[in-house]
Amino acid sequence: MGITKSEIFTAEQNQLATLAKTFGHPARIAILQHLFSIKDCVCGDLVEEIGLAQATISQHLTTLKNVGLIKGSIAGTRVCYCIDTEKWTQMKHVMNAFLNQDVTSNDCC
Amino acid sequence: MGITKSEIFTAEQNQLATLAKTFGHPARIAILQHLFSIKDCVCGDLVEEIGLAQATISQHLTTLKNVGLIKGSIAGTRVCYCIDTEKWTQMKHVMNAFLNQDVTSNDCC
DNA sequence: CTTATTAATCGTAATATTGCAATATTACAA
DNA sequence: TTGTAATATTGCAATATTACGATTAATAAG
Repeated sequence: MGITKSEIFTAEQNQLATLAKTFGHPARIAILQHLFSIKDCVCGDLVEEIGLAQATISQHLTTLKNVGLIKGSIAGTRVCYCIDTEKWTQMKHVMNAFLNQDVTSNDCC
Repeated sequence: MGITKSEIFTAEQNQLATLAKTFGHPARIAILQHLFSIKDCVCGDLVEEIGLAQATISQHLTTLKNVGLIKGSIAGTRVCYCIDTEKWTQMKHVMNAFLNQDVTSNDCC
């Protein structure tokens, strides 16, 4: 039905899924990589940088802002965005705890 | 339009997004966690374990199999699934390279 | 004040995802 | 062979996501 049955899963499982879903689009990956690479704010040149329409970029920025991974500040006509380093570190711990699980097994399959 | 413009992004960006998208549903997180916790194959009890219909679980298993994170083997009427440890390790490196980037910045926002 | 610039929001179209019932398939057992 | 059990596939309905043009809101520039 397109609707996820979040209520049958744990808070941890839903949190992991939500975070992962945020990274589940190449445009959002590209935006984050750009923010990392310039080690500074991005004020407005994301549209040409990524190559999607302004409205689409704005939508992806909102998605990233909603999970808290980036924050923005108004600077005149422009809006500047950067990584929320504190939130990023928190997120990293949650993801790493899941990804770096001990993978040793009986290798039965 | 619901269709991602993959062609304007790098292979790395698309790979990261595809991997992340796989983790972007709590049912798939739950399946993987279960496989980790028993450190063995799961042969058939996932439907009651997770709480979704058989058809739905099968669909999520197919998704996980398609990215290669799990592998299955037929055992009579049953199908046994387990983590593909080699693929998991590969995936982990790709994700970690992205997640563990140096987050220091000018903190301008 | 008027105009230009920038970004958010709205509306809409197209595609994707989720979930399940029904059905098909496969393997085993009697 | 026939019946049963387990899983996959199909078909469909409902919701979500992606993308973009048009509009709006806010500020800056003249």
